[in-house]
Amino acid sequence: MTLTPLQQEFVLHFGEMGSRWGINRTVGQIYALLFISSEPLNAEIITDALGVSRSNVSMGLKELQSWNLVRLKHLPGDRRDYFTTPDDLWEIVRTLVAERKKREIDPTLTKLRALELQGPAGDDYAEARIAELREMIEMMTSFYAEMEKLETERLVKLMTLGGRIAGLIDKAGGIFPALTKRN
Amino acid sequence: MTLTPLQQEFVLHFGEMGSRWGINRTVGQIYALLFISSEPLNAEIITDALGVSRSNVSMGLKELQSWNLVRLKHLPGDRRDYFTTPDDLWEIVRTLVAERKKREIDPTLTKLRALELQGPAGDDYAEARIAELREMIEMMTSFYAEMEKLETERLVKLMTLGGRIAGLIDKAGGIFPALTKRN
DNA sequence: CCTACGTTTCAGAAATTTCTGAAATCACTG
DNA sequence: CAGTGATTTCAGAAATTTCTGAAACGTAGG
Repeated sequence: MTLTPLQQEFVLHFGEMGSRWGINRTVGQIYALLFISSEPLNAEIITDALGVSRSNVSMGLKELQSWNLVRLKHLPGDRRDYFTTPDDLWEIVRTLVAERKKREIDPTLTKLRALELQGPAGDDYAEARIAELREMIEMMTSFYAEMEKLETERLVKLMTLGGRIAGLIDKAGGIFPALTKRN
Repeated sequence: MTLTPLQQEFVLHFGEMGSRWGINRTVGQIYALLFISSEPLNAEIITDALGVSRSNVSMGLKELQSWNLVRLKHLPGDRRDYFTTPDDLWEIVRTLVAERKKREIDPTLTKLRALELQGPAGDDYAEARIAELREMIEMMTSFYAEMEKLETERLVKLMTLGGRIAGLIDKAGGIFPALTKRN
């Protein structure tokens, strides 16, 4: 398969961004290719569209599967594996956020809790700082859990509220007293 | 400087996580060390606390500065540079999110816009997908811009609303009709 | 239970990133 | 404006990650 210039550029961009996103170039390219392809693709097609080795594609697909970012499909009368990305972008974003949280946040939260359990270590500042960090992460993860539960429609509505968000928060019956100052 | 076991573990953990967070081990360790130190530290102290080369510390500090994650301080009568992390965790999180957005999202948004400007490329599906992706990123970044404006108190209040969030969204005068279904 | 087709594994090669020590640069002080 | 102490730069070394080709593995059909 030969890529159109548009596909080519898109795929190469995702490859370059890969390193910033914590995946390697090939994985980024494979994902990009699947993302802009209307039909499911098999490893063979991907290999020759990207010009990388077959085994590299195999490993890349495996990694994408471990991220839950691709869906495996089977075409009738063809025993090769075909892959796609979900049609729904929101689903993709949800998955991405969930996986990043799992890899980048959860291990640290676990670690912080373990450090606290080890008990006083005679370093009040460090202990306080660790406790504070853990509390912040807990607050953010429980907020994330709430957002995660929201239906896409509500999420969209929240995201498009614009400047009305502040007022809305204030209106919510409050644990906290009225706010008037900025930042 | 010798680290206490608690500091030691904390620092090593951040070093290991570094690769998942898009920074290298030394940068992670330097940051962790500054984070749990009550007093500002200079490069010399960091070097010997971490057991890495002086130049590595210099580069790490430079990188942390490029991320706006550390503050430079000068002690009277001492011309060495001392570094700290902000006391306010919220400030740290804000910086982190802003920088990651800048590095991980903005370049892609720019790229997607450029691809669209290149005009029809005879690949309707890819074009539609790219447009859709750009729109989603735009929605999320403008939402982010709103959140960014919120004072910390309001942010905390929002994050601690728990299950009341959905109701609150619904109460906001609505572009969208009533929601009853789940996800 | 072969055969043909497809996928995965894996050891080494290639590429990239990180780290170091030495030299260069900078800037304050006397 | 020389001397000293601090910091940065940079080329090569070391470590790590990515990629490849060959071999192993799995499985459906004959």
